[in-house]
Amino acid sequence: MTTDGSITANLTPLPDKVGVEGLEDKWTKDWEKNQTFAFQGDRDRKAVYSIDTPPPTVSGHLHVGHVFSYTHTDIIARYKRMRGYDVFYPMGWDDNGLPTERRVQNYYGVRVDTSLKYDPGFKPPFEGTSSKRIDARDQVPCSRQNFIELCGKLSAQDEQQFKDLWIRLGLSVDWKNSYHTIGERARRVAQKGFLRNLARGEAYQKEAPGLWDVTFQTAVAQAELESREYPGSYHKLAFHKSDGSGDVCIETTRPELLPACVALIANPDDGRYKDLFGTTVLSPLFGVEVPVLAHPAAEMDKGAGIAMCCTFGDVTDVSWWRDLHLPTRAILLRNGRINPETPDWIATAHGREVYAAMSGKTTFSARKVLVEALRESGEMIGEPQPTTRMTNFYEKGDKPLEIITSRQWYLRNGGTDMDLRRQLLDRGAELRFHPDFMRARYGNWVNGLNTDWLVSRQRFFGVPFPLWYPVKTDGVVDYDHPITPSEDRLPIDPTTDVPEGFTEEQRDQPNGFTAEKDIMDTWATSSMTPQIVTHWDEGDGLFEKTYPMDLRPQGQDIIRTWLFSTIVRSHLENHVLPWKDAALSGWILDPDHKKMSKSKGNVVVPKEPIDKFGADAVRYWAACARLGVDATYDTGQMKIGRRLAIKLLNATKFALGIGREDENHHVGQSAQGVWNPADVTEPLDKAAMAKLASVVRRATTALDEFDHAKALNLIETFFWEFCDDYIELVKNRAYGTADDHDDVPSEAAVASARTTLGLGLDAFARLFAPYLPFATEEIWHWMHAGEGSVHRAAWPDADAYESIAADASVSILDNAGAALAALRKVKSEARVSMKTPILSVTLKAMPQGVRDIEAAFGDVLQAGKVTGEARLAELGDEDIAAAGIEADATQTAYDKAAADHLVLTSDAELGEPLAKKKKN
RNA sequence: GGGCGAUUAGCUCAGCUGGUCAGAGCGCCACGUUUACACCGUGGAUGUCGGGGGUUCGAACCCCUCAUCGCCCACCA
Repeated sequence: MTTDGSITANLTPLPDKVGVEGLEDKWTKDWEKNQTFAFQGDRDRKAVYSIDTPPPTVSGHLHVGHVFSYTHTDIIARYKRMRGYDVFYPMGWDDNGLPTERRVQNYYGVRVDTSLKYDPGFKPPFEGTSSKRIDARDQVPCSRQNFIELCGKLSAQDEQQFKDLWIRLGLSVDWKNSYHTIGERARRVAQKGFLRNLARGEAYQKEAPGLWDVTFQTAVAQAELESREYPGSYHKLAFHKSDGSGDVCIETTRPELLPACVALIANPDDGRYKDLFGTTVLSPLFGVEVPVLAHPAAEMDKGAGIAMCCTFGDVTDVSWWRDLHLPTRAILLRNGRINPETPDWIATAHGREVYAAMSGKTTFSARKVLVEALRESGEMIGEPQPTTRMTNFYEKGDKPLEIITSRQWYLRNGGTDMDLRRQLLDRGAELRFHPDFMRARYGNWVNGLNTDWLVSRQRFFGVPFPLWYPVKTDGVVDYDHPITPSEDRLPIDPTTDVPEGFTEEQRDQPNGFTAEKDIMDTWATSSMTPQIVTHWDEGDGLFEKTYPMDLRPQGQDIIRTWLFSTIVRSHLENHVLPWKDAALSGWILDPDHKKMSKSKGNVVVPKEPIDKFGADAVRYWAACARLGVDATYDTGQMKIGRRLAIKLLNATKFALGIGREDENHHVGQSAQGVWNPADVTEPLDKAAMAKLASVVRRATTALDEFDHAKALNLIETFFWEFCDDYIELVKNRAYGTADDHDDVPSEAAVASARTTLGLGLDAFARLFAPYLPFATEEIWHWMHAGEGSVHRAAWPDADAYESIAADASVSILDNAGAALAALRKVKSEARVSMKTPILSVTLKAMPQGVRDIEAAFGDVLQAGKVTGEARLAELGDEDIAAAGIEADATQTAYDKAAADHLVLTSDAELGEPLAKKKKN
């Protein structure tokens, strides 16, 4: 659009019959060929809009939820592009972490062994040709580097599925900017980020009890916890007072931890146990002497009011153990089994016998052994009472977490440092959440942190810590003095790379070095996606043009992980918020309002609806849902989207087709090949432009506020009004004919209608472009062949339409439309064809309505096929009352307003219906 | 237990700072092959705005309270 609002147009042949089929294929190829969505990168930060796209888990399954949230992002990307931004819209693939590790293990029959060297000629035993699951024992060990290579190979296939879907859906991603979370750049950024954290003291290691998953045999972070209901039983056990004066009974759901008991704890104010504080008791079965102590965290109304503290049954035990300086008596191994070696603190023969019976067993089996022994000894009071309690699980695990002492790396995230916490809360306040109420989840989470971020995992596949440790002369590893590589070597794998100043022969030797074998939490990499995609610290200039980024779209379920951890990293590394806006999408619910998830088996594969309704239609369904609002999977909504796309094609074909035979009034081809705003002279046409200006203005505001659904609703509503009322009203005038009427419209009036139709449909192509990229591209090329893509065209400018409208009132369109509807109603109620002429009629409206209808009277009469006398009169009070509009004195202003667009007819006289064709 | 959100027509959902605020589409009923569209058009019917209080001239909207549903966090003796 030029500054005066004129729009050039080139005509191409129009199809006889339009349809949405085939558009996706056609335009996808065109966009690829012309690199329509390529990031240009030649302008400064202000002219760039950068998006931190969520990398989908490639080993996961596609479902319509993906389509939903990625469509929301794409709408914004396309909108910003039309607003003139150079849109930086990369795509990542998440192939780092446990899901991929498991998939690669099973697919190729391999597992990582960090003691192995990289073997360039390594061939996996399987290629996924066998459907048989490979037993873990038969998996062939390979080096981490070989595993990463296999992962890359397999991910490439999985990615292709996602990429195909994204392309089919019309995501305007720049495919040249894609990344892998296990790829070289991601590993380098994650390692560099960590080394910087380490240098600044933000990363530290600590030997401490922590939550541990016995299945995966790794520590897990607070952010990966999930509370689930878990069945258990209360066991009432009798401890014996050391002075022989009787028993103290406690209740526990973990009797198998009895050998790990280090104290009994009660509340200092609990009168029942006051006298016992400072004394000792002997544990049942094992006869281990433990103190009875007071601690305020003990709750009087829980269980017996006195608890046994074991090392470690739960996090409360840990805090008691720490606060009261209790000894450590761990009996649980990392694999979740009871240590086979009988601990030396169990002295009695009977105790050692019982322990021997439970040693080496899982906690579940050990509990059975112990309960039986307690029954026999009579030290269990009554039978176990079944109960259900909430227990912490690793989100990917199916056994309750245990607490195991281990050396782990932590990253400060405000969990222990209140000053940092405040800073991070401030960052949260600075970020614009869409919708805003999602902000509460951020604050909720940050305020609830109780530890720093545990970033080390005892897994094999992932980004390794870029660390070695010195081995002392006596062969002991000196963890306190980690050896780091220089940054220019990154990424490295310490299990195969050698630290500067050492040789490979010194690996694991006295006076040599040893590798840190742990890998980083997958979020330790994902938290740096902004730095990864913007080429942080690479010196190629991209970072300065794209960072801090503009938008982070993501799911609401990962606010505590991805969103929070990204803020942590950016805050620590770049001292800035990583993006201005965060857009949170809701869930997809199935038609029964259940959340769609693989485990529920109610997942819809996205290909189905796209095949059936078309990509534009599926996008329409997604676009109808606001951010943060759960949406029902609704094929009915997709049908409406499909209908909208078809309507858009038809309406445009019609408007462009009018006057094609007429050389002088070719729509879009005036002498200068433009739709010239000066040609819009008729009041009705100006009113349509006025309405368009208002819709553009409001839709633009809505999109600026990330309310794509509201913008769509505004555009769509006006589009249907434009079709049903405006086009119907001006149809005859645009044709320049007057079959049923004496007055042939003037050339100026014809040009006014045609120009308005052209300007209007041009505007709709642009307005719908972010939503229906395929249909709009199609019609765009009917109008603007050779001018490139609608997706690189300018977003409509409300001011330009407003100046075309000049002083015309929007209400002319409203009232002329209402008058046409009133005339249609006459025919509809008489059950005759809309073609039936009206011989005479009186139209009644409010005073403004009368003026408005008068301004478009010719069009109204033409469209209504009024051939005879038409009278225009003001509505009387009795008419208004008859229409059911109350005229209460105190509310006159508002009820009169309700009558503003009320148009009634009276004394209508219908002509002969045109001869009906006989039904065959 | 703490927090966030939702509850409007049979269905899916809009409804902004309290006054165009009882709305849209689907579905339903009736009519109509009209030179863009039968993948259609036109017209119509449909609601104690979850319940109960309160504030106000006026409440779907603000306040209190209860209920139901969903989610987040905490709850492991």
